Parts: sequence; structure tokens; C-alpha cells
Amino acid sequence: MAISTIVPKAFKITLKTLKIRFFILLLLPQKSTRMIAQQLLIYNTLTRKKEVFKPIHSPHVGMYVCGPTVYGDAHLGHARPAITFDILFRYLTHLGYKVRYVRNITDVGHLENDADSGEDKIAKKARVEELEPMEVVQYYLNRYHKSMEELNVLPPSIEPHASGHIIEQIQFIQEILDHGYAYESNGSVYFDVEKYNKDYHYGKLSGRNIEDMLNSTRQLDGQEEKHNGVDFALWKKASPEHIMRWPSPWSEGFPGWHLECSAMGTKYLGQEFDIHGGGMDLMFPHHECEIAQSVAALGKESVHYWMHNNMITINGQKMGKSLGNFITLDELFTGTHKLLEQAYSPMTIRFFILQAHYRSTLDFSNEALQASEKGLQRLYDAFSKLNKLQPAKTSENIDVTGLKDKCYEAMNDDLNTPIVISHLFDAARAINSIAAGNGSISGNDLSELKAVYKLFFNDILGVKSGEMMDSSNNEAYKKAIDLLLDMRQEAKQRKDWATSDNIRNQLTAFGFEIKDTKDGFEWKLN
RNA sequence: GGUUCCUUGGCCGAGUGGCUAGGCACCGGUCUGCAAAACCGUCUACGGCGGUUCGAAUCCGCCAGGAACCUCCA
Repeated sequence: MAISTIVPKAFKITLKTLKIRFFILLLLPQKSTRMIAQQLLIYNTLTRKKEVFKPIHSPHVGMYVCGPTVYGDAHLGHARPAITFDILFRYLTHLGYKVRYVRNITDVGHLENDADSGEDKIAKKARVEELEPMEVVQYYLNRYHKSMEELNVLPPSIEPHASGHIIEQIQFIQEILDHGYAYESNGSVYFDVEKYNKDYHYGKLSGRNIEDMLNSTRQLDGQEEKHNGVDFALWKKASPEHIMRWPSPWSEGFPGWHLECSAMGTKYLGQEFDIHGGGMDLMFPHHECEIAQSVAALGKESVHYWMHNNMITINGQKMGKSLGNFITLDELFTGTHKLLEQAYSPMTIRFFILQAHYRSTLDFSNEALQASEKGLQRLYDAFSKLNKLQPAKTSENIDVTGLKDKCYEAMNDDLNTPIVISHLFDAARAINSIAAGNGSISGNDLSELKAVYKLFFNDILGVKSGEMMDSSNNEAYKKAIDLLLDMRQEAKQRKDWATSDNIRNQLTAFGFEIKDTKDGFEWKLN
């Protein structure tokens, strides 16, 4: 009785829902196809070629990026993948794709080395600082999030923790074991690289051959458990003093590092998904192992497009944790590092990173950052002038449609942000010319230019504009500065240059920039 | 040693066969009481040697220098 009354009702609701959905679908594809019609080329590390991006289930896109191991503060190097894939996330979304962006948090499984006595990085930090491991994780994760927010990096759709997916990882190992590509040894489980390589190619992503690797793999202590030096751990039995441990069919222990991405990627994005990103230094062995794990467990590769950002260097060398030559983001923002001549705002850092293509190395130096800071300021100034321009009948020296097309063209060419920026600088010059009275812009072009600027500068490149950061200014303070400069104007009219220069010089010393204009003055705080 | 990649003007950094970005710095000019900002202009480079081509920063070869990965790394 109850069922028969419920079913039709449920059916009714479903029909209604379907109708609404159908209606939405009718609307969406029009917008989507128009936008998605942009042909995006992305460089696929797997083929070493730029390829046309075709999602498996358009308009849905699945994207996985290797996030940080949270056992220390994020440094400049961490900002690179975060910003690179933030741009991709923003751009795909703008094109009309529905992106599910997964960026993991590694909070377990990072061995100090591959030896039996290998210690987890988080656990080590916890022991050194006498903290609960999860306390370490939370502390640095909070700080990571804060830095990312300051860099205007959008949060991913899902941010899974490795420690929260132990069951999935155990299942994944079981699949690999069932397919015969792993073996248990003294409570640990290792991936059988040699066996796998007979059926597939281990090393296809990084262009390696197992023969070369067999000869060059370092001999570390405690590797007697492995059948072969190149085999990597899927599960490690925990030594008695090891803090982070979970039960499994093989031993109390913890999962190997490479496993988390395979397990979480396929859990949230499906057995096959579109994009997997990360730093170039993760290509081997991390991503290579991921491929092997997926093929061994699922019988197919999970990832269609592998994308890798290049490194940030300092004095020509990779900035990294192990070399100890890194500068944390906090230090950059506050200028508290011995190599820094000054503090650099988060937007300067973001702009600096975007001025190089993501597949090129980018060398850190104060000179380069200062150049970025000034360049960014030039764009801010130009675009604040844009909002004050008066429309004319015709446009003389600016082609807004051409600008927009060129920006799209650059983005579509494997996210060429430096080219997009160069076009924005071209626009800035045109705006400045018009503002200086050399040229004109029509009303239509003016509003279109404002829209293009907002789209590429703010929305896609994700640079917060000056006004957005100007919220701390308050009226009383502005009036005080205006008052001082009014006094200076009076002094100028009396030709009392000593007083007028004194006011200007003092304000300049405090960091203000004073400009005299035809009818008065302008100022801003740098 | 193996694998992959790089070398662009004072600095940073795009560009993959002819159109030879952009930013910062420098210099000259315009504007200004002087500045600042802005505008206009100047400088115009592709590690070296050879080859392919009508034509090469771009393709090929050799040499020199550097980097990443091969162990944890974004």
C-alpha cells in the first residue's frame, strides 16, 4: 500500500526534475559550446607534444594535482604548481567546463628513504617537535591555506588527505597483488617492477628503460626485502617505535607514498580522468609509479594528459627543501630572509611566476622580482586610468577585439601567460596614450576593454587589482593627505617652492607618490 | 655513468624557418617652477664552429657550459 503511493509521487518528482534538468541542458550547451569552441592546446608530458584538449566526458573535466607534504612552511617553489594549475582551473572553468579539481594533502607515507628504517616525514617532525603527528599536519596545512589565499589561488574542489584514505589504498594494493604485480615480503608489500615491465613499459613517462635503472639504482640498507632494487613500496610494515600505523592484511604499517595519488585520484575522478599535474621533479619516480599502479590494478592508464610545471631556481639551482636554499612565502611577503632586499606582495609573487611560461625554469633574484613589482604597478596604474577615460566617437589607437583574440590565442597555446601579459602591457600603453591626449576610444570599445581587462587580468590570471586591495584606506586618512597637498598647492601659488617641496619630499619619504596634474594633484601610497 | 632538457640584449623572459614579444634598467626628447608619472624615441640579442636552405635564434651535427631526474623534493 505504502509503496504504491510513494512510487508515483517519486516518479512525478523525478519527471519534474528531469524537465528542469532538460531545460537547463538546453541553455547550457549553447553557452558552453560557444566557449568550449576555443581549441585549447596543452603539452602532454606522455607524448612530449602539445595536444588538443578533449575531455573524456565533456563538459566535465577531472583534474588531479599533487599537493604539498605538510611538514614545513610552503616556499616559493610550492607556489609554482599551485598558481600554474590555478590558472588552468580558472581558464577551463571560464571556457564553460565543469571542473572537478582534486589537490591532495600528503600527511603520511613519505619515507625519508627507501630503507627499512625509513621514517615518515610527518612522524619525524612530530618527534622532533614533540607533537602529535596530526598536530603538525594541521599547523602547516593552516599556514599553507593562508599563503594560498594570499596568492589568490582558488581552493580546489576536493582536498583529500592521504591519512583519510588508508582503506582505499589497502584495496588498491590488494588489486595489484591479485593481478600478480606485487609481492609480500616480511609484512611489507612491494611493486614488482620487473614483472610489470615484461607486460608494459615502466618508464614511459620519463623516458627511461628498466635496464638502465637496474644498473644505476643505489644500494640502500634494508633492501634485502625487495626482489629488485627498482621495486617500490606499496605497504611498509611499521617498526615498533613508528607512530603512524594502520592495520592491514599484511602488517600494522603505512602505505607507500606513490599510492595515495592513484587511490584518491581514481576515487574522486573515476578510473580514467583527464589531467594530472605536478612538479617536474615528481615525474620520476612518483608519477611513473602512479601509472604502473593504475595499470596493474585497473588494467588501464588512468590519466590522459600529464602536465608538469618546471622548477624555480636560485643562483641557477633548484630551490628545494633538501638543498635548504628555499625562501618561504611568508618570508617573501614580509621580507624577512637574508637574501631578500625588501618584502614582495603576494600579487608581485604571482605576477612574477606568470611572467614565465610554466614549463620553463624561473630564476629567483631581487632584481627580477623588483622588475615584476614595477611592471605590475604599471598595469595597475594603467587600468585605474582606464576607469577614468572619457569615451569618444571613434577608437583611434586601440583594437580591443584584436586584443581579446590575441589573449585567447595565447592562453590556448599551452597557457602562455607571459604572452597574455605582454598584450596587457600593449593595452596599458594605449590607455596611457589616450589618457595623455594622444588618441581616443569609443564608448563600446571602452566598456569592452574594461571587460577584457577584468576577464584576463583579474579572472583568468587571478591578479587582484589595486582597488581590491585598497580596502584598508579610510576617508579620514585620505582627507588628511588631501589637506597637506592643498597646503602645498597654496605654497606653489605663492611660488614658495621651499614649503611645497618640503611637503612633497616628506610625503615621498613616507612612501607616497605625488603627481602634479593640470588642475591639481594626484597621490597614492606605494 | 644513464635519462631528459636548457644556453636569447645590462637583468628577467616570450618566440620553433622569413613578420625578428613584453617588462625592468639605461640614455635622449616632450610635459613640469623643479620633480614624479605618462608619452615619444634610441640601443636590438639569440653560447661557439660547421651543415641544410633562396633565407636559421628557430632544423641537423660537433664542441663548450649549465640544470633536473636516477634517494626525499612542487
